[in-house]
Amino acid sequence: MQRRNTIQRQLVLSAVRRLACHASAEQIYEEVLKEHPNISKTTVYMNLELLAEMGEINRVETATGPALFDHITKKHYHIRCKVCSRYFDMDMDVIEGLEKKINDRQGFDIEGYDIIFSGICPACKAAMNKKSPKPHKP
Amino acid sequence: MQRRNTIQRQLVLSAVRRLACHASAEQIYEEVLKEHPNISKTTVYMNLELLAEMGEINRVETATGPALFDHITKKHYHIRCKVCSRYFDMDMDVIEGLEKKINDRQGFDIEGYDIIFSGICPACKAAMNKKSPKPHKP
DNA sequence: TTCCTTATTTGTAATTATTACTAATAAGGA
DNA sequence: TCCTTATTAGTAATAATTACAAATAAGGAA
Repeated sequence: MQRRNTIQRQLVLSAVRRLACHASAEQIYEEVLKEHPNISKTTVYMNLELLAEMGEINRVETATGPALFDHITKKHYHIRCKVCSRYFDMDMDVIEGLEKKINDRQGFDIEGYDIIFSGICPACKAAMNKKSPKPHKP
Repeated sequence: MQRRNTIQRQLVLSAVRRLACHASAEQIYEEVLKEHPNISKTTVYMNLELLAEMGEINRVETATGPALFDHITKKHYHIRCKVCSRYFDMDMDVIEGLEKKINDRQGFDIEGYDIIFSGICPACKAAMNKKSPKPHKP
């Protein structure tokens, strides 16, 4: 299936790069709207999907809340704050040779993996220490 | 907050154990219905949440589709099939000392992590090799 | 350049999964 | 037995995404 270079796809890609964070489809949609006021939300979803598949952007696997998209395509891990539910990049080297630890004898074709840490972010920790738990909300 | 031992909570727990698989709240609800025909879906959701928090069951972090619940509470990893979207247990030893690899200087309190592999399951692979892609659907 | 195929877009409706809310119920201690 | 309040049931609302169909437009062919 040939791929066409549409203005919408370009705008979605540059919005993800401009936001330079873990952005949801909704946020990216809002961002693109500024330049292209009648883009459809469906188009944004569709292009995020395609761009991730093409390797132009990175989809962050989120267990709760909306899927997040990331301009950094270099492999890295994430941590989710249990209090505010935000996702952060993890400061950690990529584990080399993880696939060698797999004993699988069932015959899976393994293509990749993600590691998601969970914990409490510095901001929420500080808020909790003040004994007035006011976690930072997204 | 004191915890009460309700029949509904017992039934949800035993349903998760009986199903002995990665079951969704919906599936667990259906299972409990057989014994307790007027349990509310809200109750099932609420108890799955509580039981996971209590460590009686395990919540599998899923990026797509419904949350899944697992009777196995021993730490283990999962793999998601990109074709049929099902989750499987990964045959692999738990990585020791993963937290030592973390360089974090921002001050996260890290409580745990999950690894989710992605790939193609044996059933889908076989279906694709027959040149008639009929992936097993959940 | 014009035409043609079909990938893509739009906009709306539907769906899926979960949570919010409230009144009724019942667990378990006093 | 009574009382407090955790829990339940049932319904409505929400959030995130997908399905669908008709209109549009990218880019290769003529």
